[in-house]
Amino acid sequence: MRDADPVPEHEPGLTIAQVADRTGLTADTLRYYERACLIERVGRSTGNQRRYSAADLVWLEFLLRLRETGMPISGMQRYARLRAEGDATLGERLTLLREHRDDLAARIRRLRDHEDALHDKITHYEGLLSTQPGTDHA
Amino acid sequence: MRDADPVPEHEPGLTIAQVADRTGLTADTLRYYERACLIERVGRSTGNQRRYSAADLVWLEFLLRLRETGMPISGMQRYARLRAEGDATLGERLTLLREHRDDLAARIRRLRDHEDALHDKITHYEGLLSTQPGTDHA
DNA sequence: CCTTGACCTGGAGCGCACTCCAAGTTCTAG
DNA sequence: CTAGAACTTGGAGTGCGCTCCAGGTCAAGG
Repeated sequence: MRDADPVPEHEPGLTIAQVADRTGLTADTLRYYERACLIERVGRSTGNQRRYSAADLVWLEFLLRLRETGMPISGMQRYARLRAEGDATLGERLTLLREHRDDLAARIRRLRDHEDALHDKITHYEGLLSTQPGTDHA
Repeated sequence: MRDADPVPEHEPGLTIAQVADRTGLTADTLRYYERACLIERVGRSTGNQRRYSAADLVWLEFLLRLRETGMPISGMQRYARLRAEGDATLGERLTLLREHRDDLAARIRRLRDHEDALHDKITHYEGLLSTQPGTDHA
């Protein structure tokens, strides 16, 4: 009686270079993320080389989303730890996610204000330039 | 016949601590910004202590806007250098500003996509939790 | 006079998120 | 079987943006 194998041998998975290609991360960063426990230990080939499963890829893409929205490594570590603990932590993860989304929404609002202010300044400069278009030495 | 003094003696200006208070930067960061040529050399009191003018404050606030919108120090240095060169560089500064604004707009769009995706994931989690609300050991 | 506290300078140190390296192993094409 | 590319590990190094520190100056209060 075997356990249900999530990554059966007939599905070898992707090498680290292939995953680097698909995610835009470097192989070094992928190894770093594994060391930092952002991803659980990735499966290995018989020769001890990493073989990433489709599930690994999905998780990596989620991590990248967290990263691009400004979550620090430590925050992703907390989330990853909860995830590793299973369904019992769904509520906690939901809380983290909501906090992060609210944070993000606030940041986006601030950025939009800044965008408007930059736009105004640009318009002001354009006005200056059309009146006195540079040191015109013609 | 005196030069038009931009910071006359009867307007002593703000101390570094006061500027730190108003901007949210630390005194150390304000000195660092001056060393990095993000701000031109600030006026000094007779005892060689910094006295910030109103114009310094306006410029600092603009720098903070650039910083909060993701411009690195090196980018702010480029902008500050052009500004120091005077009106002849208005066109160049305008170009930098437009590039930065466009960049920012693109980043905001990406963030909004991420926000939507997070929202969807949150909704999904909420569905899971309402069906099976945690390991209910009642 | 002396103390206290805010300020000055140049330079060292820090936390973050990678990024690179050396030395050794494994995979694959010919 | 062999060459060389790709991979492994632990650990050191990097760039950014501050942040802290030592040792000194200056102004005000008691």
